[in-house]
Amino acid sequence: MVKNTRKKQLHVSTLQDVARDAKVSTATVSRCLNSPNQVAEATRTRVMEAVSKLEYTPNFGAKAMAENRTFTIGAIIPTMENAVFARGLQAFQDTLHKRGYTLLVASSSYSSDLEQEQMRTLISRGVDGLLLIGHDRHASALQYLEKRNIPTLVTWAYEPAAALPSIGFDNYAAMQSLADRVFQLGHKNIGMISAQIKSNDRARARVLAVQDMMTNNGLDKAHLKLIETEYDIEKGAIAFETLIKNSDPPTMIFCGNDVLAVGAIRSAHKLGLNVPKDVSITGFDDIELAKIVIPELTTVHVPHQEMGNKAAVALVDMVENKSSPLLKPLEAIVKFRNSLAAV
Amino acid sequence: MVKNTRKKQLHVSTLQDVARDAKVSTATVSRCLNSPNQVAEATRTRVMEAVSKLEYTPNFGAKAMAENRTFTIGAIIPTMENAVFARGLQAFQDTLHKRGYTLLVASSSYSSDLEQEQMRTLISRGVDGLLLIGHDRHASALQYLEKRNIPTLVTWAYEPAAALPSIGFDNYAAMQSLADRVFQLGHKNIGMISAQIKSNDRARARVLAVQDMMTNNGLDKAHLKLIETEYDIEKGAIAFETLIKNSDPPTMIFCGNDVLAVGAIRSAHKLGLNVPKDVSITGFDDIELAKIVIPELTTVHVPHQEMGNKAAVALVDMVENKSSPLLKPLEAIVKFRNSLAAV
DNA sequence: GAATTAAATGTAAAAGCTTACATTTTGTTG
DNA sequence: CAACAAAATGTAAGCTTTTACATTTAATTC
Repeated sequence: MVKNTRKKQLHVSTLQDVARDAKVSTATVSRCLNSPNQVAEATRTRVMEAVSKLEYTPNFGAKAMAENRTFTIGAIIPTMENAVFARGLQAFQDTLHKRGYTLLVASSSYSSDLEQEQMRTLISRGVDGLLLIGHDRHASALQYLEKRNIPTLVTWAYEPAAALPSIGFDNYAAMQSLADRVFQLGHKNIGMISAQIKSNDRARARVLAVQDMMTNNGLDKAHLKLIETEYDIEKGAIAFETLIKNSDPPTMIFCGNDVLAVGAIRSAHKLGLNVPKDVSITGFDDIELAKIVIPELTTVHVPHQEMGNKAAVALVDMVENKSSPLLKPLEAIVKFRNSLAAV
Repeated sequence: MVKNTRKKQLHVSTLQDVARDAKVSTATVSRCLNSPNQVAEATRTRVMEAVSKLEYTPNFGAKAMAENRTFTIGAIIPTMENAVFARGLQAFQDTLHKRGYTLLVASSSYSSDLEQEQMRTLISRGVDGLLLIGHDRHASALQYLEKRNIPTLVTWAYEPAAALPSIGFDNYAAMQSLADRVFQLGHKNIGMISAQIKSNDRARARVLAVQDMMTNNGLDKAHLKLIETEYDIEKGAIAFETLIKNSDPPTMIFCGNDVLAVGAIRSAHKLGLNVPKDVSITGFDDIELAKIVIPELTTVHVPHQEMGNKAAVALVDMVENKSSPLLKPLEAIVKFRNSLAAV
């Protein structure tokens, strides 16, 4: 006979142990735990006593195998360095926890390749559902999700026509309403500091909204002075300096996010420029920084918390009911503060 | 014969399938995947072809059960709303990923009870190791960890005598060196805005350092004007206002973290007070805000990234080698900027 | 080329849970 | 109280891997 000699370091009690202690079968114990109303009161209390006496906790692997699910949800976000993602994730996790799910976190560093690798990792870790940011990814990634049949929800973007359902706001529309206002204020010479546009549909939509505003108002979008840079205050400052030292400096600079905008404002300060008198600056996200900086930043408020909560609800629903969520964009409203003024 | 009629929605291939396709036993396939050098070149390529042809991915639950481990690490942090935790967690996750582990995240909202519940959840999810913040928790929680034999590491604090090993900095010592400097600058009438002290050893250590500084310098620590409040800019502002409207307002206010400090500075601004001329303010953490606010904030720099990375390395080591990490505190250095001046 | 050793592969138990179906117990009704 | 239904419990298969040990195949030595 083949004998398995692997030694357990310490004994963790199993269903068997509980069953033996309570003098019932393992099936009854299992039922006590998973559908308690199917078992008689007296038996149930006896079993539950044994459970707590033996400090029984179901073995995760066994349960996962038997049920073919893990009550685990994966999320792949660009980075938690970005406060707005971190907070959205916090809300997502909170709601998940209320629904009895745990959160597996991975980060993509804004790279679709890394994202795809992380997708595989999380899926092989048995997640029941997956949360992704934005719609930008290889077709192969979508195919993979399709094949593995993993419920997947996109957030931080809203595009009803996309392959995956999304719970988020319309980056283009939000930036558009800000841009329209900027044009009304008379700005014609415009700069923009954006996050890297490659494999980042949110950043791209924001830039596009500005370009379209220009085109629609008879400006040549080729004249948009655009700089792409990394998510970092210092990088925003550097980009601002480059833009403003141009022979024909812009009177207004859109920033793709608040962190870049704050860098720009700080740089303006250092160069002795007054915001918004000498140059207007706007951001996107409405993180806490936006209200701290002087002047307070005109920016687009991203409903990260609402988004995180709703995403959790929707994704759990997809997992449990195999339903697709109803798609309705969240509102991302422009917060007009003091960093934007007429030209 | 009992027949299991549960229907699989879609067929995901198993070891069996691969074995059949490659005309070998399941054992050989398993070896190909887990210890490839034990199998002959020719067989291996044949098997690997079958693996990719069938898009085989090992079943997580089965693997977890057979190996009795999950390559998953759990982390329970107070909240990702706090940027400094989010960033530490990002670094932790990055390093974990490099080591082949995935991160399961839960949050405690600064409550030991919730933390304990989350501990149970994560452990029942089969984590191989656990990361916690700070040393403050019920003895029962420690017993539970002990009994389940889960390698656990504490971060964000450093206390070699504590029950659990920790990788972090000495909150008391860091605040002490700031406090000493404050005394040198002649401040005798001192206020402090702290995070809630209950079940938060970090906050407590920071307050204690200030109190001890007072005692050591002949001041009555009972005269420390202390307010506890929540982690929020606005709460910091309110606390500041309360302190400064005292009949005998402090000349200097310690804040337990940068967010509170920024609120205080903003409040000072609104009340027409000059920082640091009218009142000095200091923070703790050194988040980006600290350098943005005017005046720039004197604060303690917390090495969140280093801490996250080192914690990951140490915890993986604990899991894999059952070793206890060598304990050496990380440096948390005071950054003297412009919000602190002589009385 | 027989004997011996080493390498490659196969066999089947074991991990701990859920659940379909079978069996027993309890409760209800005429 | 027999007959039947409903409720409670039990039995054991099945989920997918890993791996100890057994067996077969290949390589080496004299």
